[in-house]
Amino acid sequence: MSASTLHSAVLDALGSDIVSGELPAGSVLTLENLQQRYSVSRGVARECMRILESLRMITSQRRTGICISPERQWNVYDTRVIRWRLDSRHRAAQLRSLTELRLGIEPIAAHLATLRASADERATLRAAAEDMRRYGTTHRPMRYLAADIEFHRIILAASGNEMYTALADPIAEVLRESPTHGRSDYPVPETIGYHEAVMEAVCTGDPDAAERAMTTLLSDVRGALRLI
Amino acid sequence: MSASTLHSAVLDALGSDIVSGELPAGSVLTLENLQQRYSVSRGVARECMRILESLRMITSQRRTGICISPERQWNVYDTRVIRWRLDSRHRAAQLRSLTELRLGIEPIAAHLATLRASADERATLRAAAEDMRRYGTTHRPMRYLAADIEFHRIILAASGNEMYTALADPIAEVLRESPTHGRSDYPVPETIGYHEAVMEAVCTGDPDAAERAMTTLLSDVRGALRLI
DNA sequence: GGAACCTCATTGTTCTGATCTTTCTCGAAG
DNA sequence: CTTCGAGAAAGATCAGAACAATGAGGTTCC
Repeated sequence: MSASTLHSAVLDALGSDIVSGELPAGSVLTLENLQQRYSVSRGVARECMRILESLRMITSQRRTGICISPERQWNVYDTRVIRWRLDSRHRAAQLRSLTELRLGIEPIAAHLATLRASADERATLRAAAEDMRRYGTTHRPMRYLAADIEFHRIILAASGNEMYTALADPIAEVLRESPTHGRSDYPVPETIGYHEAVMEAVCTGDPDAAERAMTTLLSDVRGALRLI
Repeated sequence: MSASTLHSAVLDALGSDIVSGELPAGSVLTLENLQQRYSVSRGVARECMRILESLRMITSQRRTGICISPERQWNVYDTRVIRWRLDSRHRAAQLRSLTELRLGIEPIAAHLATLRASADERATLRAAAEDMRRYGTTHRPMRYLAADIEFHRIILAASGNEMYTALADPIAEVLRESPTHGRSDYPVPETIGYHEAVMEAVCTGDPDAAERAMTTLLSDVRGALRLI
């Protein structure tokens, strides 16, 4: 992990330990504890503690010390928490959570994007769809994936809702994951057409069609829900 | 505002100033600046700075100082950011964003809840729906609202997806807001039936029906999308 | 004249040691 | 057994110092 500063390295180590379960909920530490564990000064230990507290992963109390909070309280939308979970044995669970989030988010994002996308965003969306067809039919999976990620990022950004837009990075992570699960026929041929349908609806200005097309696009993901 | 500790008071003041636009994106501060502005020591100023950095509301660089980041980079899922926005002139925008989020989230949450709710959660959901009818028909709006909030909280919790569950608090905030917009016939009579339909589908175990019922329940909210 | 290089002031980063405040524990008094 | 007070533990805050990166501005060399 990157560590331009000392505190970010300690934070990363500590966060990973908590997420991995090495420091389970209910564990109690002290600042002095952290200082020795990572050989840092009180100030650095305190800054890490404060950040984890701000992520609601720990609570700090006088006389008691630093207590690891149960997972249910964590700020699971923070990029670091997501990153730590993706880098731990909870990777599959985190990807599942994000996938379920996509199911709800992306159709409405497409709807909103249809209402609010700028001309520039519509053009970029069309370009991304064209790239998907180009690289999908010529079997260049990495470029196809990049176009796919770009496509979904634009939809989310064009939704005009900052809470939708903020999900672009973790959703990109999910997309990056899917090809590795080894479908032999990646990309699935119909997928390209579905993306084009979404793009056409957004460009035409038919929000309900865009929403329906996005739902269709996600239907295979949806089909897996029951199996979990 | 609450301020059990000094740093939380400073953090709150600073966060509010940034969200309100009093410190616009691009503004540059220094640590010494913060120390004097709030009459606190270096350590406290640093802890606040670190937390705001962790919310991606500021960046800290040597020689440059502390720079306010553009809104698009903020961690808009953090409860403090949401709180600051709700307490600022962006209140309406924040409520709109959350409402749009509900449109996507809640139908799938209902779907998932149908698949995953515990017997206890189903019973509590039924109780909440019954409370809604009881207090809705006897015109006790505060109790009706409490039951409504409880209803949606259970659906989100029962989804078994921590990212859905984490949205319970802000969504409760949206629900608390709606009656104040002064519908004379609050609660809307049909609403109770829609909630019951969701509850029945969840208890019966029909995920698609639950999803459809929740979508219907949100249809009036959806209708307002075009108007924005 | 311009581009590469050097110097230095500025500002965050880290460390240290001390003091204050809260809060739990334990023992003594009633 | 209950109540209350003294003490200890741990975080909270402050102050001062040394360190390190980095950008601005001047200098030197084509």
